[in-house]
Amino acid sequence: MPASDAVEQQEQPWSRRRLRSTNERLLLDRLRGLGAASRAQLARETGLSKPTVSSALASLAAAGLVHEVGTHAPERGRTAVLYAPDPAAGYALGVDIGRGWLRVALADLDGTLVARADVRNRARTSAALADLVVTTARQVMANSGVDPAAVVHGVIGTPGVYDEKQRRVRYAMHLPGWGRAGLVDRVRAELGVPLEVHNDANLAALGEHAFGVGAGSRLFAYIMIGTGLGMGIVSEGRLFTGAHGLAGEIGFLPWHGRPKPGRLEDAVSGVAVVEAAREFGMRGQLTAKAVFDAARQGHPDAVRAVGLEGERIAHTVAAAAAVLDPDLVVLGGGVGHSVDLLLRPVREHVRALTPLRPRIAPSRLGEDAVLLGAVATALDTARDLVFERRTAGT
Amino acid sequence: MPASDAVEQQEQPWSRRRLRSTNERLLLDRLRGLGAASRAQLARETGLSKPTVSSALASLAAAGLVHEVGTHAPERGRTAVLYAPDPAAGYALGVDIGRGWLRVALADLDGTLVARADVRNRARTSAALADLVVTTARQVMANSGVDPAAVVHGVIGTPGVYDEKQRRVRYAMHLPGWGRAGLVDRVRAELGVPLEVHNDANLAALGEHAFGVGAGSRLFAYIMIGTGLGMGIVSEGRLFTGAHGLAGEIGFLPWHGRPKPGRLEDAVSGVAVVEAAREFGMRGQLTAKAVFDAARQGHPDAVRAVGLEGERIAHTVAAAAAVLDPDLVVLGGGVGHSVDLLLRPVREHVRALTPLRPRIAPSRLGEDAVLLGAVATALDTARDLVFERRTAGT
DNA sequence: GGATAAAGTTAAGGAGCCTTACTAGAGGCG
DNA sequence: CGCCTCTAGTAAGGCTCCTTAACTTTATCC
Repeated sequence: MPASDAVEQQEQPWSRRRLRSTNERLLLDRLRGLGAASRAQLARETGLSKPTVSSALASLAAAGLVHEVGTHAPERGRTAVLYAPDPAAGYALGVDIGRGWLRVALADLDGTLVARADVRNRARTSAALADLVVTTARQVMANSGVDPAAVVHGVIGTPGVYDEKQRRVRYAMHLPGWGRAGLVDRVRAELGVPLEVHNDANLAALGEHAFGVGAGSRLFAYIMIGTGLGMGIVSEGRLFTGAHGLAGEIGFLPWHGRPKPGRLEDAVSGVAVVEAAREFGMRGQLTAKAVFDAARQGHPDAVRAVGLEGERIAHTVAAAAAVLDPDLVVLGGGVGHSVDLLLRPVREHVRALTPLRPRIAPSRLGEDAVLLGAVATALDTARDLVFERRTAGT
Repeated sequence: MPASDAVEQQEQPWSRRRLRSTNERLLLDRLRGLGAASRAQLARETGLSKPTVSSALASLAAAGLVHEVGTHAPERGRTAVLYAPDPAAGYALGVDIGRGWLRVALADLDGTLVARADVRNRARTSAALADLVVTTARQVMANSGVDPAAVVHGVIGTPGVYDEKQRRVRYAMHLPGWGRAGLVDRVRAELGVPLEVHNDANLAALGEHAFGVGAGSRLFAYIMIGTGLGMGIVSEGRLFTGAHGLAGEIGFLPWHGRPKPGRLEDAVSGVAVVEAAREFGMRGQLTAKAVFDAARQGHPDAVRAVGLEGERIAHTVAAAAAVLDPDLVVLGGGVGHSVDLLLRPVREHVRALTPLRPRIAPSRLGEDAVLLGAVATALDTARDLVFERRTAGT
């Protein structure tokens, strides 16, 4: 993990080589924030001297991480040569393995998507699913025209938690066979790309932080309500995982309400909406979407069911707020389409349940949150890797 | 805060001066971990060369942060000179302002307490309380024989949350008048020691992490049950504060149980135990302690009241576990004396409420948790400060 | 066209680290 | 007893990389 790497590196002594490398990294990061800048500007902003900036930038350019990108004429004086990070110095792969859809995207180091594919996930066996992931990813890489060797890192989002020791995904109840050991290793081997696996709710949270409504938040929680119930927590821009990677598994929250005590997951997920609607008197082939649509039309039983769902979500939000004190709670997942109906009742019930007032907002990325979160996470690592390898490569 | 300082410093460029300083810091920290070590040993452990270690250690010794402390004869070869951090290079002050007691302790940089005072807090006005803190702290410093100028930092623990902008403590309902603006500034001015103010449950958690049962935990929650209800969360050795410093304010958790829905704080705190016992039929002048004592004697109404309390605490633990995924939950505060009665029912109820299995343990520090947490926190900053000032001083 | 201002380069100097080679001291062994 | 070995610590020299200061280049303004 990048985080632990950083900690280890801090424990290492600071020889001159590290000093140079750190300064190059500082310049590269600053350049990413600024987009493009001249050497003089970088010298002013970083506090480094102009000669140092010149030489460090030259070595970054020699490694292909940075290139001239134009000029800028100041009010008066010599025109400046602008430098910017080279987005093509590496690529990152993001994969969202959902129950209904498999999504794959490839992004350059700037975070711009260069290729993407969304295919229905009809796989019924673990082997079929692994194959589908491999072929789709290969197709995306081929479509992009990017050299596969330039794809330096990938992140897969999936329900459940990846167990490094057993080399398998656990608790992924809604994906048949996906829990088998060694599957991820197989995908990694066939693609030839280093892969990490993360929980989908966590990635969705990171996605909203990087590209969506969570930008700038100190601490926010992304609540993913759909087939299951999950929460991702992003604190100071980094994922809060808990001691065993199970933080935010709010499906396990105790639930003392109607219709019966039990686990919150059973009371909030999509199935529960259907159950509630049926209990209130609705008939026929029901899906969560159908109930929400009916409520939007004013069907009284559906409205009651949606109201109950809002109350339950509010309970979740209130519990998370009391423990975590977020400044923002994002509602996403399968209910994303129905946030228009839920937002007001959730806000009202939260107000009644707790004096804490986190901002409650709908997901901005919708269905893409997990995929974009995977891309963002892969990008983080890819940027590190590309920098680390700048000397080793050729 | 030290954390934000560290982040800012990482943004600064790495000139040689910083390099030297970082290496000196590395040596000092390693020395603290080892207790005492020779120059050759430090060179091996840090990866620095022997001459570098010698020169850095010499400059640390010149600054008074480190001194020779003995010799060590290896199996064969020249005897080594051992160096160790000088504990007297600075002192840290910890203060626990509780409803019943005011506790003050002074520790050297090794973390050894050199003086301490516990006095009853009978102050009924804010001015009286501020005076009591000042006089008690002065007395402790005098008793220790330490030069007041050597006390480089202090931390005060109190119920509620300190608001930096308004310069006052908020939500401290159980301390009359303590919420007035400027009180802390007054104490700081009269003592001449830089002071931070933190929530008592948070400090207790840090105390258990530094000196108690939380040592080595990746993520643990300290639940403080007494006059109020609070929780401190320590993640990777650092406090998890939330977006507004209100993380762990589990008094705000919604509570759907008997006797009536409402806030958890009202259902779990000491008062609630008395209320429950009275409802179950107990008579007379009751305190929480009296109820627990009666239960220990086998009084049936008291046993039922304690059982209910256990159930409520279990609810708290289960909620915290589902959101945070801690590997350890510590029970402390006023109920510390009664953990023998509560531990088993809490564990059993948690088992029934959630599949998550955090270790549940009683506080090891008991009444001293807040005070020791304040000392530990002040020590962290004091060590930084002493190091920063090593060149400026004299 | 000269003054001014900003970007960028060159040259000199210095801080700090490492390597190598040495001295210092302690014990083992013939 | 003298020599060898092993470890601690010091000294000298060299290397890397940063900074300062002066200088060149290129633009605008008057």
